[in-house]
Amino acid sequence: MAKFPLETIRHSAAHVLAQAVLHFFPTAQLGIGPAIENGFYYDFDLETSLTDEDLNKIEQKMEEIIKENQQFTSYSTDKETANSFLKEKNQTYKLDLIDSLDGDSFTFFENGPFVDLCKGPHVEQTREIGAIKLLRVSGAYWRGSEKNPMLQRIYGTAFSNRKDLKSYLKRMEEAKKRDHRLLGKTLDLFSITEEVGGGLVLWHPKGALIRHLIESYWKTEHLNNDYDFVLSPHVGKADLWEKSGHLSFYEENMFSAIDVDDQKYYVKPMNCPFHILVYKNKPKSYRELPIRYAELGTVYRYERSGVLHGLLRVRGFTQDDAHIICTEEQMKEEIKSVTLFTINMLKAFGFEKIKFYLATRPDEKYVGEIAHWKDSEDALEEAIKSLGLPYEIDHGGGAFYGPKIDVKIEDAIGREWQCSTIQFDFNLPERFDMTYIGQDGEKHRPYMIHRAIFGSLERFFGVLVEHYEGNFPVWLAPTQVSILTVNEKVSHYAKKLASDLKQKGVRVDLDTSSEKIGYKIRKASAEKIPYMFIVGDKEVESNTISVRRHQKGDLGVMTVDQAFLSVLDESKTM
RNA sequence: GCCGGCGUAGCUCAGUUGGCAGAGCAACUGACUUGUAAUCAGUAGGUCAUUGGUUCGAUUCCGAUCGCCGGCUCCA
Repeated sequence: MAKFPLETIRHSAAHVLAQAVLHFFPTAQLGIGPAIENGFYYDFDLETSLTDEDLNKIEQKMEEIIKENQQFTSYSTDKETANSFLKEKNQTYKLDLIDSLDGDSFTFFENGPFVDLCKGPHVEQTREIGAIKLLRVSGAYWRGSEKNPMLQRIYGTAFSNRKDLKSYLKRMEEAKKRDHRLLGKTLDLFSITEEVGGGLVLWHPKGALIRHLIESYWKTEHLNNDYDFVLSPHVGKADLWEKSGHLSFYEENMFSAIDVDDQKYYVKPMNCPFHILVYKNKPKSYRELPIRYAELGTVYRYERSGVLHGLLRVRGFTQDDAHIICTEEQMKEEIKSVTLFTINMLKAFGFEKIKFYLATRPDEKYVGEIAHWKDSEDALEEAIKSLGLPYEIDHGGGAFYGPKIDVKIEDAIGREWQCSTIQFDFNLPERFDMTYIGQDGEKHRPYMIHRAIFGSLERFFGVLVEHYEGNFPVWLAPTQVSILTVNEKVSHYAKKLASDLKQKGVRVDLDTSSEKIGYKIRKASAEKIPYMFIVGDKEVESNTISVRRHQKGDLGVMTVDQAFLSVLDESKTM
């Protein structure tokens, strides 16, 4: 049992880092140095760029400081003393920091020759920091704003002992192997090439097949849950985007206009305006509500080049979009059922741990009436509560146009991803003057809920690849069974098996090449094919199959029926 | 977009005082007829990201551009 929480250890390590940096670069200006989720960082303003060698040197110096077992002590001063002390040290960023802090008492922590403005807490002696490792250096704006100068941020991690550090670094290595960009290449699922453009995905046959399976499942489930499909074009006139407000609030994220017959058209960054126009095409009665329009709508958004990241952040992607338009009375039930639907859908893909975050009305910029906000926030909260789901409230975290529930899923190695989102929209119904005729014969404004379960198919697919480490469950595997022959004499038997399996709807691959069985197994394993059916003379004679399951190994000899049943059983959704 | 790093064959990577460009895997051809994670031999494959400059000579040194990677900012 460690004496101090990791956070304290890491925060102390950040101080030691700053101390080591000042040792080599005495004129360095210090930014901030907090503990973060998996370690710590410290920002520095330096004249030269740090190299890997610098990092090594700094790390060694840190080790020395830790060994020296310096004592951490603290003292407080008033603002004036703090200011003059920092001025003397020429720490302009720290001065800026003090400037923005209230109160007149400032704590400094001191260890060895190093003093830093800091509210603590810290370990008592540097040796209690345990094991540290510097990971990388990168740029970071002072106070996170592009308008400020860019500092150099050194990231590191610290643990109370060497063993924990080692196992953390090992886990990082393991996580790297799951990287969907790497697996996308080795499993031949997709590519992104500069010849097309950054953030634009080419889906290869295997990836496209998996996506097809995801989409068909999605479509079936939506029909079962009383959604109506709509389809909308990829571009629309400027006036439409003017009316929706996208051109005033979202233009920097949109691709530039296209000129057609002297009219400006824009590629869609969202599907909502189209769905609203479907709704508005005819007057609606309260009897028709709720209306649920769903579309796998491909949108394009301009993203700054530096933020693109594999499938997780792209410029062209397909949202599994839906808009639920309902009356006030229907709102609660709709939220509840869409939440339940979302959970069931995510579970089908192996995501069992799901967290909900309710984001409420921002304090300042928002549209719509407070009463409506309150009602919808209540509806959201009640839905999560009534389903007995754990959730957190993000006060003021909603969009300007409505409150929302963000759903985060935890993958196989405990990382959280946000895909699903359920949001109210008070803005667009107003802008488009959406109405329905109520029982009283009067026009009423409906509630609109915008939701996506996968978020984007690209991102969801990327998360899925990492979650499964490319070992897709049988129902999603592009090839479900690979039939491997021991020698060429048994090709006929193997072919018969292949065509029988195909008949039953199994995606099967046949390897009758003149390679050794070991080579074929290695190849099928590398492709992460769930089932290997190995057949040789023995199997032909006894009308059996030697079954090998990916990641499990040899399952032994089975009758053909048994083997088929095993595959078919696992091929079912979920 | 900003800071830093990196761009050599389809893939993974060698290639330092600047002197004709290399390996393994994959592909193709042939031989081997194989029993649970790599049989052997051969063939083909590169404007060393692009583009300027320095030099007798540049994959190597310098600059610019493009792209990728790690972050910042932003986000489905």
